[in-house]
Amino acid sequence: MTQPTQCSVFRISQVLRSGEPDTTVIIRGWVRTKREQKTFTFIEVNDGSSMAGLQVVVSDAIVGYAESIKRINTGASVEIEGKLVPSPGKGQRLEMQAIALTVHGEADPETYPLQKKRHSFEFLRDIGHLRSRTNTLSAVFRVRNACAAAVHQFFQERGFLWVHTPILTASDCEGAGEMFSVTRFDLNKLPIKEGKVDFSQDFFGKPTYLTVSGQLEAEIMAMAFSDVYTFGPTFRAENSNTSRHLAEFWMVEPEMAFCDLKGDMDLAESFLKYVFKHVMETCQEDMEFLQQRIDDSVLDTADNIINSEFARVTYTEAIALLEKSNKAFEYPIAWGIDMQSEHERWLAEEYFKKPVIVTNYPTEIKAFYMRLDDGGKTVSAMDILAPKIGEIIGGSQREERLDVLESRIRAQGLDPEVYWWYLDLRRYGTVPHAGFGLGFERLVQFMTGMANIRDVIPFPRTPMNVEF
RNA sequence: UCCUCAGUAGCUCAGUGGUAGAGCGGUCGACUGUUAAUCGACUGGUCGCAAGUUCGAAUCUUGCCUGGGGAGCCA
Repeated sequence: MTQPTQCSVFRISQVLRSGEPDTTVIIRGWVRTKREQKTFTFIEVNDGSSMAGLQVVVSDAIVGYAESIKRINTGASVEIEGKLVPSPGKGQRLEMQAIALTVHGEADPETYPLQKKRHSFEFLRDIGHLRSRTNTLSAVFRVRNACAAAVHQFFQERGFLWVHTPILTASDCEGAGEMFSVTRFDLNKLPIKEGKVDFSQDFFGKPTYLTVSGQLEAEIMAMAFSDVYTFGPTFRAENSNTSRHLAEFWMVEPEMAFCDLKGDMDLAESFLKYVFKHVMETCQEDMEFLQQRIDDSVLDTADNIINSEFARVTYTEAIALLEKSNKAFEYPIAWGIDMQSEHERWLAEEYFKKPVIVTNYPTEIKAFYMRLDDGGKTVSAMDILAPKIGEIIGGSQREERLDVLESRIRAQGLDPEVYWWYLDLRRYGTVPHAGFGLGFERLVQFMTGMANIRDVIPFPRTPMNVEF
């Protein structure tokens, strides 16, 4: 505690960690439980700074006791000045003896939806404005915060430049998915010209969308700053109804000039190790709670990521392993297929039992910008497959040769004109370069063991859901 | 978008053609350095919506809506 002799405001995590008996402090937060006794009342106050709350003992000797206690119920907001004392009860080192108590806002127990017991995540999604006050969601969001901090720390330590790629875009980046349109048109009065919507009258003069990836712009910046990364929201208008998809999600996309596929894989692996390590160091209490209440493999998973080397196989080797597995897959195995969830899960969960990096995929099933391998049958792509959640990272060495890139754009039925600036990067000072994309929510999901991706982002956007 | 399961009290669920139930919550009381406190009483319903079958529907049929799980698409 920095100011033990002065009465001042502290976060509850500070009080619990380093509070000293006989000091007087002020805490502020929301009441989790109230237990009335004959001549005093226990209340547990949580301010979001930690899993544990502070137990406050309110004696009936304090001014306005009866009225205050009546107004204090689960969910009420309070500010309490009190003296820290060693706790005679079990479960906490310190507790607070209240001296003065202010109730900022009541929470009518007849209508407040959060009870002291466990709720289903489905129900909590219906009260998205209140669910962050629960143990599990607050633990998840603290872990999410730690992950975000670790992302920046990892790249900043390595001299990467954080680039803010645009959210509004006119390019559709390899057709990575259905895009949300952005317009200033009144949709009930669309200007029509020759039977089609006349986008020349719209804000940007052409069809515009929410970005699905910052990769192409990241490549632009990598051609000036060598190592860059993006970390921001991306959007997919896919009608995906799964526990692993969101319409709005955050992506981390590093892009490195003078880098090949091996460098890309090495960076991705050390990146994941770094983030897991950081979370284990800074959110120990939250991770232990998640281990206990959500998924009892969370700590093993983290240990596994941090301490073991990821498996690495080529696509061709992976297909051979699947063929030899003698497992009855729903989708048949053959060289050239786009691996299905069941195949990826078998590799990561049953065969390797840890993350596995699969490289050099068939050219036909990958995007045009991935670098063609010698022979042309495969490209220098890599996916990292994690147990339970599948693909967590997808990356590649980019095609830096102008002629090859142009022919690949044409081969996929795309118009090179549209990519004029992307091609210019190969005309002027092209270099081998590589990068990857990571779905941030999937990382948090993997880390926390949460079954549904909607519960690792504060305000999930999914088909038919934009409340809150 | 497809397959599948579900929707009944504030929450979690039981009820499968004949008077709408339990636990938890909430309220009141008792008891108690408690910590998902405990004990007792009380409280609580448009059975997702609409139509149909039937003497009678929470229950059977059809359509729609919403949610879960799986698949596809992908990160």
